[in-house]
Order: sequence, then structure tokens, then C-alpha cells
Amino acid sequence: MVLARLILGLLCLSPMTGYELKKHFDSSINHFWNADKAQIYRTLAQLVDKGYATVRTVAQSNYPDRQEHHITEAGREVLTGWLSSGAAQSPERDPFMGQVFFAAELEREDIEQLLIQRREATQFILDDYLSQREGIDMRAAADRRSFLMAATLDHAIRQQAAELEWLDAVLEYLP
Amino acid sequence: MVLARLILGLLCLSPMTGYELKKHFDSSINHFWNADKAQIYRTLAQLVDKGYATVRTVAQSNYPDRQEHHITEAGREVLTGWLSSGAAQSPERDPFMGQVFFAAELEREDIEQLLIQRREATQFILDDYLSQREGIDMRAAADRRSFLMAATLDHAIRQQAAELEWLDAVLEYLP
DNA sequence: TAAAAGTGGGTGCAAAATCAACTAACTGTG
DNA sequence: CACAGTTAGTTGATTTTGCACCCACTTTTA
Repeated sequence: MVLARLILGLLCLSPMTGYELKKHFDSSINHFWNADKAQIYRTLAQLVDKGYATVRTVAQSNYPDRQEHHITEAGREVLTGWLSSGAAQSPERDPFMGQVFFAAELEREDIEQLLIQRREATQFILDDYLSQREGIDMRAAADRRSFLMAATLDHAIRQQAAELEWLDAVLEYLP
Repeated sequence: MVLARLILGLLCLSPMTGYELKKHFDSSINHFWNADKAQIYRTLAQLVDKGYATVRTVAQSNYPDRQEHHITEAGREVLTGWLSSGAAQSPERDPFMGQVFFAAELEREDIEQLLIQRREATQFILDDYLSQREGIDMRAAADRRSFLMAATLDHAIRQQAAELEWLDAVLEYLP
């Protein structure tokens, strides 16, 4: 599945513990994926099982041992295999659009409420993404890896911006 | 879950069989949700179980009996409850963005391949949505229900259009 | 100094979703 | 006539996800 590939991708950047993987999902990856920590640890175990990663226990003085996961050659192959296997289709699943689709069951004010609330949430997310982008060194984006990573954030920003415009249009023309 | 609410929404528009629900998911709803038919039938059974819908078996001369599902008053309450419970947050899960994020593992041409392929797929989906919108009577969009339904399609169109623009930008500036 | 938050790693369970097949009749096309 | 497609629904197995909890220790903060 996708999560396993994403984890392989991160392990490809540098060896990591499940804990660190979770942090990456919550910070750098959050604009296009999220994952429960239980799910991460289990997937990690599967990867080791299949020989796509190996564990190295690293003792620390104060903190618990780190279960550092390293990607293997086989893991790298699976990753590049996925990357070159063609563009994955995106699921197209948006509960909020479902609410809008059936919102006619509500009073006009409640519909507006729904849209305004969404507008606020979207603005909040957009602001978060924008501040994330500020933290990116644009000179570093000259190298391909950083460029592509920044590009996915740009994508999320554009999507949120488009959403805001759409929300405003709907609010304006709602009969 | 969301699927149960969406099914209630559709049943609210008119009584339906699981088969017809599946067709709606594949046609009118496909721009923001999709569902496996097994999942639809099982969820339908759950709804009946909980008293949110009732079944009426309608015999047909040539075809198999229709298991017509009707929404109940309790079902209507659950639906409006969901609608007025506030804007649902969307999952933010895009496998393709994952591929882009880690695409630096590939050769430049392979990355371009990935993006071009996605561009084609996106264009295809956009064209589909655009032709769907052509089929909508814009005079009918004066009533609120049709307006909101059309609006979700508009949303999908904007998202796909934004995606195309983004893809073009990435292809142009890819180092 | 007690409580909260961070580091690190789990388990168990239930719901949700997907895949793949299978039944069974009818309709339209070459 | 054979074959593909449509209508209608069902079953079993498996995967994926989400939620809630648990451990143990350390650092920070109120």
C-alpha cells in the first residue's frame, strides 16, 4: 500500500525510528498524507518482515533505545518500482463536499454557517502551509529533491487557495 | 461514517436499490466520493438494522426483485444532524503527491514521464467533469438543491484545473 | 514539587474499505 | 446461436484505518 512506500521514501532519506517517522508525517508530509502511529509501527514491522528494511537498536544514555530502521537494497527497489510504475490515481474523497451536496436539507443560514466554518478551517490550513513554505530555503530548491518536495507543498497551497475562491463564490451566489 | 450519511442523502432524494445507489456513486457523486458495491450493500443493511431505512421488495416482470430502500424519519434526522454538525475536515491523502515528494530517486526523464502521465489523467478527469456540467440545466440551478449539487462539481473542476496549472509549472521549472 | 509534555515503542479491537468471486435472469448485437 | 452487457444482490477473505489504551523514563513548566 501507499503508506509502506511513503515510509520507504522517508527511510531512503535517512534511517529513522517509528517515532521520528510519525513526526515527519505530522510536519513535512501532512499536506498530502497522515498516518496513525500504530499504523506506522505495524507497517514498519511488515517492511522488516519482507526484508525491505532492517532494524538497528541504538542505545541512548537518557532516553529509550532507538529502533533505527534502515532501508535495504530490496526496499529501494520497491520504492523506485512504485515511483516509476506510473502516476497513482487519487481517491477523490471529500466528506465536506458530501455535506454541501445534500445541504439543501438545511435552512439557508445553516448552509451559510457550514460554508463559513469551512472557510475558516481552510484559511487556517492555508496559513499553516504558507508558514511552512516560509521555512524553506529557496536557494536549496535548486536541487531537484528539495524542488520536488517544495512543489508538493505548493500544490497543497494552490488547492487550498482554490478552495477559498470556490467557497467565496458559493457564498456569494447561493440562492 | 461518511458513506452511511451519503447513502441517506441519496435515499432522501428518492427511494433506491443498492444497484441504483452504486450507479449514482459512479456518475453524479464520483467527483467527491466513490464506493465499492459490496460496501454499499453492507452499509445499506446496517442502515436498515438501525432503523434509518426500510426495505420494500418490489417484484418486476423480467428483472430480479428490487430491494427498494426508503429513508425513515430517524434516518432523516441522522442526515440533517450530520449536515448541521459542522464542516467535516477532509483527509488530505494523495498518493501521487507522495510519488512526487520522493521522485528525486528517479532519473529526470522518468520524473517528467510521471508528471506528463498525471497531466493526461487529470485532463481526462477534467474533461469528464466538464461534460458532466454541460448536462446540467443552468436554469434549474436557481433552486438551492440543484445549485449546491452543481457547486460540488464546480469545486472538482476548479481543483482539477488548479492541478493542471501546477503540473505545468512543475514541468517548466523542474531543475 | 507536582503535573504536563516529550521520547520511544508498542497492543488490542472494531470499523471501514477493497478484492474477487458467484448467482441468476434478461437484453441486444453480430 | 453465441457472447457481451445489464439488472440485482451476496459472500468470504483480507487489508487498512482509527481509536484507545499501555509501558517506562526524562525534561520542562506551572
